[in-house]
Amino acid sequence: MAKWLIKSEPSVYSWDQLVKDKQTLWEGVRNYAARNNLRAMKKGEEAFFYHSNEGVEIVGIAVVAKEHYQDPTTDDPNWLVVDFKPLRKLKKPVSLADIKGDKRLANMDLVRLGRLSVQTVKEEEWEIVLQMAGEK
DNA sequence: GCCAACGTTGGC
DNA sequence: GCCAACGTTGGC
Repeated sequence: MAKWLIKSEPSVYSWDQLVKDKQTLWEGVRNYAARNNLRAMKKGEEAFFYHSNEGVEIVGIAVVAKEHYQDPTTDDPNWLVVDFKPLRKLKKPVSLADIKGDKRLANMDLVRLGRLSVQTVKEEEWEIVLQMAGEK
């Protein structure tokens, strides 16, 4: 099962908001690489929820609740959305500085392709981040 | 608020 | 189809 990472600015859509909403559609992706990742997501797969700009850390884990469908905010068939629901908050958030400080994570998309808003996470990277969060 | 990185656009 | 210019993202 693939692992993912999704980013959001807390001032636009925060983890707490997702918890409050129970479920949300991940809209507004206007980048082909990010779009391709959204399209590859399967129901039940897990994604790190990352706060950009403020916090700059992974705060929780979200689950794909509904696979991709046409973005209702545009008629352009190029763009699609995925529904997410919150799974759980990490015991301890993992900051970008923490990730950059670990040599094993130097190749993570978060470090290499900082601007990409929807990323894939390798299985071993997922495990390392969970350990850093005090989850294992 | 600055600036680096990167994606997209558009002229040729 | 190349590449310079421009816009946007996001860390610091």
